[in-house]
Amino acid sequence: MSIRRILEALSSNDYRVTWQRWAVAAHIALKGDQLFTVEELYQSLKAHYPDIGLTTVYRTLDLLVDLGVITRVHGDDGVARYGMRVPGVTCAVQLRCEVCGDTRPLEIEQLQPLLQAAAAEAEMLLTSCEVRLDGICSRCRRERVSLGGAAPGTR
Amino acid sequence: MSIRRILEALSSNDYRVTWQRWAVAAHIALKGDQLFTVEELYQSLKAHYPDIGLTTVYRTLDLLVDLGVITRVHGDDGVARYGMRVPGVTCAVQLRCEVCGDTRPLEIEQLQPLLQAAAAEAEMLLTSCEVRLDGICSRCRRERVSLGGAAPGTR
DNA sequence: GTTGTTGCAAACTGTTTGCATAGTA
DNA sequence: TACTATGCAAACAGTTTGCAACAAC
Repeated sequence: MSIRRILEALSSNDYRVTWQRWAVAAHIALKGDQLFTVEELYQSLKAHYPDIGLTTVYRTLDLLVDLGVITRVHGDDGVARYGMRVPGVTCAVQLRCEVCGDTRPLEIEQLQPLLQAAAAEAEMLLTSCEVRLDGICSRCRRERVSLGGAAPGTR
Repeated sequence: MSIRRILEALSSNDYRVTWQRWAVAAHIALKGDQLFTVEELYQSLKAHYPDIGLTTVYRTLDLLVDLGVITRVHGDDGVARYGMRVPGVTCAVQLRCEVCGDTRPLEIEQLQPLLQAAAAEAEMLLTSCEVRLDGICSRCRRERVSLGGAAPGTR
């Protein structure tokens, strides 16, 4: 269960487990694989713990993001959404140059929660994902291709 | 060249081409495939057109997003970033259930600019991309698998 | 007892809106 | 001319911060 993972992440990093943090952890776990806004979490928390403060929720979520147990994305509306980070699901991004064929892995921080949210919306429980980006790397662009289009600085 | 595409999108949709909109279009084109914040664009605009207003920049960008010529993403900081939408590059997302094998396409609005930004940061000129999401669809979950983990509503 | 944590209120930042003025088609 | 677009200032929403009171270890 995920609430334990959160609490362990806290205590094993020498953070104190207050009842507020416990409550936040519990309610995050309740959300399952669903993303939630701070306001949503705060409302559902306040229903059970009227004394909890909004600031604490913000701070706890920040902390958990730093600890790597949850992730943060910003939706179209610019509002932050959080969700449990599923450890099993990794989004492997492959960056491949279609000229020289050079392929290398790439880390995109925001990608996993975005895909996870999209999958959740389609009622799909995500287990793995794979992204392949094809393009032309800088070296090949310099060596072979004249860029075309607008050249910044040309005005 | 992209500035023409922007201006045509405006006039063909019965929007007036003011000098402000022209200026915004020109400076968007200058940014190339780079994402930019409103503030960045505004600063570079103000250098050439001191009389332009921040509100107008916001409104023009909103308009261009609606018209589909540029896209908006929100970075880690929650600040909106805009960029030309490259018409040739489409991000095909395939959603596949690994139990029943059912595969269907999925549209993820925010995905393209995100990948494009990541590619740009790696100095890669993106030409195409492909995303495959594997998971378990809702039907298969109901029929075969007992969910495991936290069941929302169980408390 | 010490040090980290909380909650309030106030500050902040990016974005949106109301309204009178100016400019386009 | 008719009606859209602009710019200012003020409102707004989400998030962050300072600080005194409090609680975990």
